[in-house]
Amino acid sequence: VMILRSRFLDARRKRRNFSKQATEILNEYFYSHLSNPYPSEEAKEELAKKCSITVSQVSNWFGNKRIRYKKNIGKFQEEANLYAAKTAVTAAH
Amino acid sequence: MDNPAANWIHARSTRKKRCPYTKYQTLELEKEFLFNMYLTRDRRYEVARILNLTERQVKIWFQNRRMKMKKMSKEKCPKGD
DNA sequence: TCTCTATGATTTACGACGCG
DNA sequence: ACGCGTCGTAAATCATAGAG
Repeated sequence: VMILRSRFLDARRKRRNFSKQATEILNEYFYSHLSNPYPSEEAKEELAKKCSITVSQVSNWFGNKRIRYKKNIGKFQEEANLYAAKTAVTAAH
Repeated sequence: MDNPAANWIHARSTRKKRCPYTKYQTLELEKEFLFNMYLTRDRRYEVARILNLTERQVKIWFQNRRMKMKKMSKEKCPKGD
């Protein structure tokens, strides 16, 4: 009982980085909505499903991404260009 | 260009910087929360005085704590815990 | 193997809005 | 109008996975 409880409380310590594919999906959304990177609850649920993570994890990811991007846009420029090009190609067909 | 698209957010200029509470403060707040999730005005005054926090900080701590509890019960066991 | 930094999660503090 | 409620978030900080 206490073991199960502490397992949740310690979740932060047992985290794993998200899969490459999940990060890819999240970044695609972020950079294709750069003018307003605030997914709705429904969009979060869809992203969560596609990434096989929870809605809270999607919220955490966007919260961290927005602040870290804003704090150092330069550092993310290469990444931004990469995803901008990717979505441009996708949009072309 | 389609630069930083930096429209988003609110550069909260006059916001108080986040100040992590001490272990003692957190422990006492948790104990109080265990006793009752909602604070009466008198209780809030006492807790704030004892922990050297403002009443506003105590009020907000309880609001946040309730949201945390809600999040935990939602994500943990969908059954009921 | 051993540092560190990038990353996911949690903690304070509000703004916006709801209700009695 | 007041005052406290929730909800979603910013920003700082924590903990450590894991890249070098």
